[in-house]
Amino acid sequence: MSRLPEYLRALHALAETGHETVSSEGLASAVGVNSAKLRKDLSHLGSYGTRGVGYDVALLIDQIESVLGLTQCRAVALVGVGNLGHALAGYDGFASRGFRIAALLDADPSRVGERINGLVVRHVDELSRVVAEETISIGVIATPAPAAQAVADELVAVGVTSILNFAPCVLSVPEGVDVRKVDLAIELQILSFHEHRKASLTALPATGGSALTALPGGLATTDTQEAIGT
Amino acid sequence: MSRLPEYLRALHALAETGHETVSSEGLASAVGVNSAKLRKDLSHLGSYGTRGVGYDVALLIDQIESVLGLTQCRAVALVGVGNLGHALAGYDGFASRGFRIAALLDADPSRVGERINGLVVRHVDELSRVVAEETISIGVIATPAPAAQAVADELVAVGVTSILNFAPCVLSVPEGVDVRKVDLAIELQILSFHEHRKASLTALPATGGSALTALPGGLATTDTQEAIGT
DNA sequence: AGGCGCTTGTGAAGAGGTGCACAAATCGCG
DNA sequence: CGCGATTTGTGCACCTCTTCACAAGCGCCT
Repeated sequence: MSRLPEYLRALHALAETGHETVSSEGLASAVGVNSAKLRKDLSHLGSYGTRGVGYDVALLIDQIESVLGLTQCRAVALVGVGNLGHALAGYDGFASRGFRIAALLDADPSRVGERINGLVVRHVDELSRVVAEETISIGVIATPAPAAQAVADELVAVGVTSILNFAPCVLSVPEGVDVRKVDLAIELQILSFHEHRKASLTALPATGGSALTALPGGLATTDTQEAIGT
Repeated sequence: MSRLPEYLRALHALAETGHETVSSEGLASAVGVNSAKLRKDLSHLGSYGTRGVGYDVALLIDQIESVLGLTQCRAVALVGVGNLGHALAGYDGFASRGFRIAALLDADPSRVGERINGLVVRHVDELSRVVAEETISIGVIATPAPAAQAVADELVAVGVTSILNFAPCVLSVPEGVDVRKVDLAIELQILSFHEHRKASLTALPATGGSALTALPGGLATTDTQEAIGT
């Protein structure tokens, strides 16, 4: 599930503060989910906690990392060293969680040769050579939208089967290739919607505003974290 | 729904290429969803297409933007001008979609005064003054994880009710405040999991590898776009 | 050794999203 | 004016995810 990485992060935090075991309740509240859901998730792993005690933190970390395939450090290739790509190249959150940026690529010749974080930007045409040098398991696309599909095609052509796409567009890829997308503007638009909904509700508490804002329970927007603790 | 922004993006692309109307089928394939789902989504808006013809692109854009509250340009305050914050400040995808970065804030005095994209970085203590100057509707947190909760508390204190959190941690906020989070490392970890699963399946097609990889249909990871077209 | 409290693992019920298939409605053409 | 082609809107069945509630198991204390 997509929640496993969140559990993992919380577990690492617990391990650093010296906890040896966690109850499902404790871990669940740290992540912000229902404890039953967490237990069910963990039971799918086949991982065993001990009843009456809880889960062994270190053991659980190993189990989850094993399932996520994080036992080995994965090399990622980053294509597009513009504004966003530059930030990603320098983001230390990757290295600290088992990912190594192995190559920086860009189509712009004026960017080729630039040095970022000890890595030299190479031309995107060298992609196949880069993949030959290192075992690239994930490709990250941080190009403008018009270039994204072509880059994706090239990545697929050289054997990359997992792509993280930051370009605001839909990618067409053959079966067997996984694509996840992150669109920063979409996140803002969803917040804007909530903002708009809240404004309507407070302004027109009786009528409820438009049809949408009056829907029972509002609209479900996945991944929205709402009202945890105080 | 969280799909509305994606529809909106596709619609803008269609409008630019001169289309005046779209069928649900056409728009659905452009976004990569089922046409029935799209029709149901749009029907929730109360927005009417005309049977036998399709949807009026311009009208639909207006409808969706109205629902999302994008009729007015929303001002966002960005806290944390590190690697990621720097990129976000320079990201032009915000302005082009109705968001204006109205303020840059950071706790590091050495960063205060820096000029990014025509905006001067101010100290985070000035937050209340910034909010007084402009109507900030969304706060973006791009600080390191340890500082995120404090920043969130301050944002809430000055009246911000929508927060986009890039820090890898769970935020506690009072009811009525919406938080969305984007964790770049989590996205990579999910891809890593798929990579790992695919590797196990090809290596051990008979046994199916671990218990997890043998689950029927694999594990559901929301937002994963898989095998669209060729 | 036995009982008690605590926690896991899981069956079952509930809720929500998804997709199919079809009726209703609209346009264009003869 | 009427008919057929086309497309929306939606009832229905299915399926997954979520949540509750409880039995089973483990450790500790007496």
